[in-house]
Amino acid sequence: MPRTRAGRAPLTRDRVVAAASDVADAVGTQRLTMRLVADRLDVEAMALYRHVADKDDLLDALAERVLDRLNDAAAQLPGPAPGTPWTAVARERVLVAREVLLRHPWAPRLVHERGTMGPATLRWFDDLSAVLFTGGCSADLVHHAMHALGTRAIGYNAELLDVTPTGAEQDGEEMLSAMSAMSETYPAITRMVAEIAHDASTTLGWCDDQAEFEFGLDILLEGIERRRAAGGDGPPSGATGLSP
Amino acid sequence: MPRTRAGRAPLTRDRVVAAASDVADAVGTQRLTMRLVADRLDVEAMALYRHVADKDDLLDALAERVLDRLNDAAAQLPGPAPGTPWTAVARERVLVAREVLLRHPWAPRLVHERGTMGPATLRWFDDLSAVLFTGGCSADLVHHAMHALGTRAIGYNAELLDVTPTGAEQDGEEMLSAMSAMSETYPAITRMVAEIAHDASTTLGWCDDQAEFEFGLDILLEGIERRRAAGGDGPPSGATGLSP
DNA sequence: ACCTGAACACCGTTCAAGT
DNA sequence: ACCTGAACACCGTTCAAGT
Repeated sequence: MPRTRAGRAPLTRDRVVAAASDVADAVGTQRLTMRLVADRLDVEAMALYRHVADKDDLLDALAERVLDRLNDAAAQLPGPAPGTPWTAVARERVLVAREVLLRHPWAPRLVHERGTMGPATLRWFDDLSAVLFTGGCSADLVHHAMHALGTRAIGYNAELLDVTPTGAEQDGEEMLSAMSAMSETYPAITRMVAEIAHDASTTLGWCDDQAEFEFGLDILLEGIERRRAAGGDGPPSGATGLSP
Repeated sequence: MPRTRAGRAPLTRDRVVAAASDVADAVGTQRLTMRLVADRLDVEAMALYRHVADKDDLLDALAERVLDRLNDAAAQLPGPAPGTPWTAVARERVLVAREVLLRHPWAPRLVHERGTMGPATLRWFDDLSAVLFTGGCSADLVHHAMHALGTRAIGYNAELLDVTPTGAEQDGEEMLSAMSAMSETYPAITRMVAEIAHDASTTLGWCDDQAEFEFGLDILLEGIERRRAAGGDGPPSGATGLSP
């Protein structure tokens, strides 16, 4: 590992982002300062600008770094026993994501604020989409579910899947090769997009925010009413006093 | 209306908060600056500190102001036709709240960031709780529903109902009179708290975040699976291709 | 009583200069 | 090539001073 004359390891983008994560752990994302990040690296603030464009870029990178950790955690999950319903598999993935996010109290807010759609985020959504496809969900249903679960699981709120890879031109050739690269890396997302685009009659625009919101809301109301009718309460599956 | 020598209306906390709302509309909450708010009032920044403690206080007040607008909008809703199921009434309330919130693009994030539990927020939750009680939901179910719907409707994420009114002492007398005042102003919330406290056997701590999260998650998964089994998609109630 | 001017300790970011 | 010093245009906030 090369060293500068002063004996410090050389700065890299990764070390800068890691230092930012440490600073956020210590003082929160709100009070994170370029100067504080630099201090942790024994460097002047201006040195950071060689590795990140500006503070926004650094925070985006920090959000992606958190999503990387989610993917690491998901990868270490044991494969589900054969015959496990897809809902149980999806449930575990979301709960693991939440567990990792809560290790950094600042993480949910950061991911929510910056709706970045970087490789780590795409990976997470692709894996979860695959679970639903395997469970027999249609492309449309997977799409709606990603909105509803994505919001709940990782606080993700941006337009899902404005996924034209950065740098890809709009002219045909490049578009095609970009899409075929996408389909190898993110097969479930690609399938979802392709099937919905193919069957455009049921889609009222790509990611209609209002429709997605109502989808999630209606499911919640339906589930609450079902529990009321059953006379129960909720999580503790208690046998409480019936409703007045 | 009294005027200063310079002919301007005198500053009030309300005018300061209103100006902050205008500034936020123009440049967003992120770029809102004490100096910008002051400019809009033709005043120096330091004059604001006579009416708000600091910037944090101003942003809290701004969040409460938005919740006031939600309550105004809810108050103007026509009463539901007799026989309307509670789910439809609740649905409309949540959708109206969202509509108002979206009029100020910065509003959802602000309300989410500052989980204030001021009078306006309490009023909104009390009204929605009343709808569920009227629909026959148990206190426990109302509580869980407030968490699930509150998050979805207004991005509310703080501990619901750390509601000991500010300034109330812990000694018995004052506590009692504070609670009876609460019960007049917020009858549904008071009922919810009282019934849950009374029947403590089913409650595992007041506002167990993890349990509330799983409550909402399970309802979503259940609803998605139900739609898969029905072979449908979601919002457009379309008759698309069945799942693969 | 209410507002202002000047000042303080901080920001993010730039650019020429050092090594 | 990589980092630093000095500087710029901003912040939030204070406090004594004005009217």
